[in-house]
Amino acid sequence: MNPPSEHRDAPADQRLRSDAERNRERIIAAARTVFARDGLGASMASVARQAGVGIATMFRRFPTKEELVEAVFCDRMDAYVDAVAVALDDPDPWHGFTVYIEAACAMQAADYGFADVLTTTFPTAKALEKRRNEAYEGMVELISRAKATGRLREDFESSDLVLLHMANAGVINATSDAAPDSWRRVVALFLQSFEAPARGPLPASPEHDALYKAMLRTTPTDPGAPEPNKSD
Amino acid sequence: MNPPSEHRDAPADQRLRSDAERNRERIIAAARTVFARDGLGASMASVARQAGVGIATMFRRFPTKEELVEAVFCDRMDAYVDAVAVALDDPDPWHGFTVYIEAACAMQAADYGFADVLTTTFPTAKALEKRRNEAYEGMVELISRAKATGRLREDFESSDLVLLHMANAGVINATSDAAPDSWRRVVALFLQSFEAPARGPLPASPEHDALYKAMLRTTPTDPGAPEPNKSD
DNA sequence: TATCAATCGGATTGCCCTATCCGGTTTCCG
DNA sequence: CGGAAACCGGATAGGGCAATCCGATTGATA
Repeated sequence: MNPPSEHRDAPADQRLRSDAERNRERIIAAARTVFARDGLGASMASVARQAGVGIATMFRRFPTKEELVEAVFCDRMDAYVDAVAVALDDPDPWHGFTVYIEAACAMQAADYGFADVLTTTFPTAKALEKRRNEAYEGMVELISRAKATGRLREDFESSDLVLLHMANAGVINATSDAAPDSWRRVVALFLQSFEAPARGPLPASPEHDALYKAMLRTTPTDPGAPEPNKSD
Repeated sequence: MNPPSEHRDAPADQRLRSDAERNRERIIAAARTVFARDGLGASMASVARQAGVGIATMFRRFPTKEELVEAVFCDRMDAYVDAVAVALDDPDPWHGFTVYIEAACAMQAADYGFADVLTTTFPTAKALEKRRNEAYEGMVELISRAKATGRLREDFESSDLVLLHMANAGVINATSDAAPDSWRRVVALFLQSFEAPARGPLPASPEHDALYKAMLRTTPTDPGAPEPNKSD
C-alpha cells in the first residue's frame, strides 16, 4: 500500500513537478499526432518515441493506454458534444440532424484515433464516458424531434448512430490514404436511407446491451482491412 | 472434375510428395479456420500452430501470406462469383441485385478473412483477382440492368459496392462477437438508399484508380477498432 | 529393401511491444 | 544554497512474429 514506486495519481489533483508536467504535455501532444495517424492501435512505445521521452516516463504518467486515450480525447469529445448542442439549437431538427452526422463523421475521418474512440467504450475513462453520455442524451432528444417533424423515419434508433460510426470507420480505415473523401458519399447514402418515409421495414436493431458489449472489444484494432500484425 | 492435383494454375504444378501434400491440406484447413476467426491479420505462425506443422513447413509451402490467402479463398471466391451469376439469372434485376448484396455481405459476416479479401487486392494472387474481375464484370452488367428497370438509382456506381463492403467490414469487425446480426440492418439501410428515385445528389464516387490503391493497403489488419499491436 | 533426394520441424536471428527496475539527475523548498 | 523527494530514461525481462538454417526423418523409386 505504500508505494515505493510512484504510480499514485489517483486523486490526480496532485500537482506535478514542472519537468513532469512538461513531459506530460509532450506525451499528450505526441499521442495526439500518433493516434490521429495510426489509430488507437498505436503502441505506447511509439508515442514515447514521438514524444522524445523514455518509455518508463510514458508508463509512469499513463499506466494504461486507456488513461492516455482519455487525456488525449477529452477535448475532442467536447467538440463532439458541442456539435450535438449546435444540432439541438437548429430550428429545423432534421437539418440539425444531418449537419450533426456529417460533422461527426468528418471528425472520424480527420482522426483515426477518434474514429476508434467513437466506436469503443472505455469503462475506466470516466471523463470520456461522461461526455459520450451527454452526447447520447442530446441525440436521443434530437432524434425524437426530428421524427416529430416527419423527416426522420419512425424506426430510426439511436443505436443506428453507433452502427453508422462503425461503418464509417470501416470506410475511412480502408480508404483514407488513397481516396480520403469516400466516406462523404457513404454518409450521404446513409442520410438518404434515414429520411422518411421509410422505403421498407428494417431488421431489428441490436440490443442496447449487446451493442455496448461490442464496443468493449479489448483494444481497438481496425478490422476492415488486413494488416501486418495480430496475436494468434 | 479436374486432374489429381488441386489448384492447377501456376505452371510449376510439380507433384508434391505425399506427406508434403498432406501437410499442405492441413495448412489450408487450419488457415481457413484461423482466417475466418481472426481475419487476414492472423500470423503465419498461428496458422502453423493450428495446423500442427512446423513453422518452416508453413513458409516452405507458402512463402508469402498472399499465396496462402489465394489457396484458402479461391473456392470462396467461386461462391462469390456464383452469387453474381445467380443474380444475373434473376428475371428481376433489382431483386437479383438485392439478393446478391445480402448474400455477399453475409459471406463477409461469416468469415472475417473473406471480409478482408473483399476489400483488399492481392496483385500477385492471379487466381483470386481473376475471380474478382469476373464478379466485377457481372456486377457491372447487373447494375446496368437494374438501372434499366428504374428500381436502382441512376447515379449508383460499381465502386459503391466496394464502399458497401468496406462499411460492412467495419460493422462486422466491431459487432460480430456481441451483436452478430447488426450488419443486416446496415445493409438494409444501404439497399433502401440505393433504390430509385434518388432522394438527392451524392458526393462523387472515388476515382476507380484511387479505390484500387486503397484496396492495396499492405497487409490486412482490421482497423476500425483499436488493437493490441501496431508498428510506429 | 536399400538409397537418395525431398521434406520435416526445432532452433535461431532480428525486430517490436508491454511492463518494471533502478541508478543517476533535477526540482522544489526550507 | 543544499538536501531529500520526485522524476528521468536506459536496461531488462518476457512474449510475439517473420523468416531462415540445418540435422534428422521419411517417401519414392530402382
